[in-house]
Amino acid sequence: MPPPGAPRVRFAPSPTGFLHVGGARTALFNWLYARKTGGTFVLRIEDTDQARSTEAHTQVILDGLRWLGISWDEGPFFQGAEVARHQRDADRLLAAGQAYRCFCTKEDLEQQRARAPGGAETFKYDRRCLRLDQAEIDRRVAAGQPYAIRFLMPAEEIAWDDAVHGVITWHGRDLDDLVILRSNRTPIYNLAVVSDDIAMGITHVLRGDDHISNTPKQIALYRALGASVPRFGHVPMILGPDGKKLSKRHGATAVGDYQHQGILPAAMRNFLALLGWSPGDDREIMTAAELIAAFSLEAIQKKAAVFDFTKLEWMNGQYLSALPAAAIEPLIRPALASMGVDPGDRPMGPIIDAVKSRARTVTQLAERAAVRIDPTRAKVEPKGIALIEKMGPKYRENLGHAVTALSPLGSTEWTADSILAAIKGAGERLEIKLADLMQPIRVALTGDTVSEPVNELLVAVGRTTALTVLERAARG
RNA sequence: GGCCCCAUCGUCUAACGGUUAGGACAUCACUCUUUCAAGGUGGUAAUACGGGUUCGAUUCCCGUUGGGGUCACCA
Repeated sequence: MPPPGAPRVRFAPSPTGFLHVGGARTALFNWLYARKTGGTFVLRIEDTDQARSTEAHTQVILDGLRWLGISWDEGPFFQGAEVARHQRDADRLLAAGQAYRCFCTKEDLEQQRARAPGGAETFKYDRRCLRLDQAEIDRRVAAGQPYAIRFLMPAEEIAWDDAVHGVITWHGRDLDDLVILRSNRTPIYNLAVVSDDIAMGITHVLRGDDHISNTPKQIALYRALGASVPRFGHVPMILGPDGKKLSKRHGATAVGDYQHQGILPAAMRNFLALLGWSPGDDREIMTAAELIAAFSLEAIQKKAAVFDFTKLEWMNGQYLSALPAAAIEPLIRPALASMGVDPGDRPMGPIIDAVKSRARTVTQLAERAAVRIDPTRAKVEPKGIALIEKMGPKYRENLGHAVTALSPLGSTEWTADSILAAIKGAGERLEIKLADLMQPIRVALTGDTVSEPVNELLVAVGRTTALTVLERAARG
């Protein structure tokens, strides 16, 4: 049981089909705050837009949160289930004179907007329906003319002490009389959110910066509804490398994308936590418990942050290297299977240990393990091609020397030590630089110029396979 | 355009009036390996600009510039 007076926070995504990294970070901050304060984290799905919302879309979001280890205490609740309350709240405001019937149709409004003197962007509803006399309103209602319910925005100052920005001040006169209930009696977002947050007893609303302009409208609604206003905190946006709001055209924006690219959930969570927040010291790699202990709203950055995928990969590599081979094996098994590589009963431990410190993603690690199991699937990387071109005929020639030096080793002598000795011996005898002997083997076996030490690579691949592949490569 | 928000290395950030402006990613060099990486060590690199306030401004105030968000019977 949370202590009395503990915060109640919520994450309220709309089910659009994927969990955006920005949304994931917002969820993470809410979760960290709830865990830090002993508060409650509520999950609510904003499915008011029935056309776009599906069960499957909701599932994707839940899966994404679970994957990141973000657990919720209540919910998921569905906004769509609460339209009766939304209507009641709208009707209450109407009865109290804090809202009014608007008979303008969508088409009317479009025309009014088009004729706005300063252009459509400056359009503000002119309250023509507010000026209708009661008899006229009664007549239209009696005639069954449809109407929306429009909130009467008070011309007063609306300010709040934002948890990340400090005091932000707006004026009601700059705000439009927003529609809160459509003519088909379904609620509009700003009403639904306020109504739900009141009903759920939400004390802190932590959400993206892009909601700042909704906040004064919502505060006005809280006041009209006679409810206490929660604490608001607006976390900065996440930008793409070009400084624009992160979107599809920047590549991967959904947490599912990163999952499929072989990012570990702990690394993703750690990285996201450090985007727009910092513990105040030099720590970077932090466990969930450490993040919770260090978290505070005050330390959230005001400035938008660029999503740096390279740093995410680096961080993922750190987590990968720290993981024992036994923990990595189940992660790469499915990837190997989908590549059609069957390790049989070969122990995977040594292969994983050989490649894990050099890999940055699970996918990369799986590919490199696969090549060690079956060298024929190695595809030559650009760096490998460069090396082959640079060495010219020497490439195959030296591979030939390597085969000659290695062939005499029997299967019991196929160890890292004796392989190294054999290659070194050949190098000295033929007066070839060791690197010129080693790198071709590396490229022939893996297609890449990066691997564990070559002698260990040869052991990992195994005598028979290694010699077969090398001979073939030497012949061209 | 109106309203609002923001401004420290290329990127993520630390410094809550006094620091040689710190760390991390990336980058460069060196170093280990008679092999590639990883690792280790070191280097390059920032307070947008202009005014104030102050003995002293990255830090407080104002302006300029630049960037961003938002202006629906979408969420």
